[in-house]
Amino acid sequence: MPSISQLEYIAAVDKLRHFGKAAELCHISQPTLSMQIQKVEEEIGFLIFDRLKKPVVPTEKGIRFIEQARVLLREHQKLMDLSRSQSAQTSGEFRLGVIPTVTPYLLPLFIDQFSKKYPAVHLHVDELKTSDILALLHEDKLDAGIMATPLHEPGLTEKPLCYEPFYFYVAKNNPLHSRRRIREDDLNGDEMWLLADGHCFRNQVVRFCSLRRKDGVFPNVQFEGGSLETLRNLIKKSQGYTLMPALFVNTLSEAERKEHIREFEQPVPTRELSVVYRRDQWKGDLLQALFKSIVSSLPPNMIKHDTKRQSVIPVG
Amino acid sequence: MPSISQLEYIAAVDKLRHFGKAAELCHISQPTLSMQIQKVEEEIGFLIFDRLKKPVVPTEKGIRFIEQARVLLREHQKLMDLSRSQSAQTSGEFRLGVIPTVTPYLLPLFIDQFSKKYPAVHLHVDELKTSDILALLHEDKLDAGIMATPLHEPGLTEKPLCYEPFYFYVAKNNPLHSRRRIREDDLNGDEMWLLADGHCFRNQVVRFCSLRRKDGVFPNVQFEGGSLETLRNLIKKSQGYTLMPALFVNTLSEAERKEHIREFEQPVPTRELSVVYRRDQWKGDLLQALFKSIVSSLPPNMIKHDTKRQSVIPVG
DNA sequence: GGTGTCGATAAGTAAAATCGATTGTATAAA
DNA sequence: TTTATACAATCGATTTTACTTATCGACACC
Repeated sequence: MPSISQLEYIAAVDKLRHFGKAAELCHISQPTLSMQIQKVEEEIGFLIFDRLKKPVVPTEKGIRFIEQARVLLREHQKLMDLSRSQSAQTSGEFRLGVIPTVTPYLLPLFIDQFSKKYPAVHLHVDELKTSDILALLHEDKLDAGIMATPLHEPGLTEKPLCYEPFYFYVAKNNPLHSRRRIREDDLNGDEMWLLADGHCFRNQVVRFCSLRRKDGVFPNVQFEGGSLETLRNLIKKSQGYTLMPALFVNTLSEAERKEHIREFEQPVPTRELSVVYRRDQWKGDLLQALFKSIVSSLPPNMIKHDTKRQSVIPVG
Repeated sequence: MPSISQLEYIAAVDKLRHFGKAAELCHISQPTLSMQIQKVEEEIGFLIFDRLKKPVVPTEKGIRFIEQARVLLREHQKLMDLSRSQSAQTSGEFRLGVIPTVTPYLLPLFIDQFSKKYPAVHLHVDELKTSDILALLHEDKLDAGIMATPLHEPGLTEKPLCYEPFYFYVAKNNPLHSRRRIREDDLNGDEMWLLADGHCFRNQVVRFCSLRRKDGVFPNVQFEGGSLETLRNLIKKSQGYTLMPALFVNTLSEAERKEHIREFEQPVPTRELSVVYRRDQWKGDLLQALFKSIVSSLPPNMIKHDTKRQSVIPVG
């Protein structure tokens, strides 16, 4: 049975009377278009186009076939229009809390397509620390939060969004700058920049390093930045290094990545990001729609967790 | 964009209000149906079914979606009905010559579906030797022939249908019976049964063996059968061996294959079968329709020619 | 607190569409 | 004739997608 796209290919050839140009119109290659049309012709048992004529013309039977194909394509278009207008009807207010090390890098990835797909939804995003999000969720002042997990918070459900590996961001004058890959025990707390207390990302970095050093205490730290941007600029202009999450690294230019970013050896330290919400708060389609929007906008390699190559750093 | 089959799955669930039963109706597994519907729901941005209700019911938006989906499916059905009636209109007389070692094994494979798909075509098949087919083609008393190729006959075009490997058919009491695979130089002309002169299959067998023996002459032969069936029964009841083409072997029971059939070592001797016709005789859709019917009814492994594993024996 | 029903998820496989490169073929020009 | 050229068909390889079996998890009913 001919598929929608095959019929579109046929309609395109009928319109342009040229296989190559029709292929271009359909954003496929000419061989693909040829083969798909041949397959239809095989199934239906007669030729739709007479290729000997220049330019190609539909056959007698082909004309009738194309006519009905056009009807079908119109109905298909109507179905898609209907779907778009229905999805636009999804409405309501949605209050979302996001932790500061995620907001600037995740939000731009999906707000655009989300606001187009669900124009009637009013999405209110707050940049908050994990502890604040949890409190507000319990008070029902937020519908959902995006944060590092697992938290095992009673009454709340976590739905994993993605697994975000950590990268190493290092100053040019640092000895580790010349290394291709970094190992956990290369790290020295005296040279490490950290976010201020209260950021879960700080805790994860500390935990990651102290675990390796076995003494459980993170030594003397020179400064504590308020955002990843601050750390980045500090290191660019002076010295030292820090850990950066993948979504941040994705926003850097190719040049800056070459200059400052190094990968960790396997297993790569990684954090789990989840949507967290009250169990009774699965607000109709809204949360689902949001969740799917976000997942589909993420870099594909971050969605699955590869236990062999990544080690998830606990939170808190 | 939702595909036709996805819409069928959705219509089925709407009809039966049950994913498992709907899957059965669509001849697919339940997980496949679930996943395909989820994919559509993701694309269109809202849920079509409320799975929490027992039994499942379409959502408010789902009802409208399904309504339009049904329209689309009806139009699709009309398109397929149209196609069937149009292909049934393909009409006319077609005279086809087929060589005797092919007719009994090829004809049953495609006449059934062909006569159903093209009820208005009158197909006249003649079993003839290669030389007769060629003569009649030139006289325009045949529209096409099926025979072993290549022939390089001036004025005629060959369109390869398939590549048919040869098998070894051997009596139980023969020493070669115990061998798993046969090599070309295992063959001994004194024990070989052959078709009577004039059959191109005989020529190919002779050529295959004499090529190996380098003297260019095929020695003393005891008997010459008129058909592959004759050779088969002679060998079953007495002794010796012969070569048999794959389409013949396909008709044998599993038991008889175990008992009498052996494969050749690579490269396996093979003949090319083609449809041959006068260049000016590409009679509208008819020859094409016939050609495609035959190809699609052949065992899939015979259609492609694998130069590494097969060696095509020349004709004549 | 089992137990059964039913849909979702996981992981692996098979089939299909697709692409870039090449080959054939019909027509026009030399 | 031969050569050029335009265009579709074919080839070989790759990626996507649909599909399968096996398993899980939520909910309802004893």
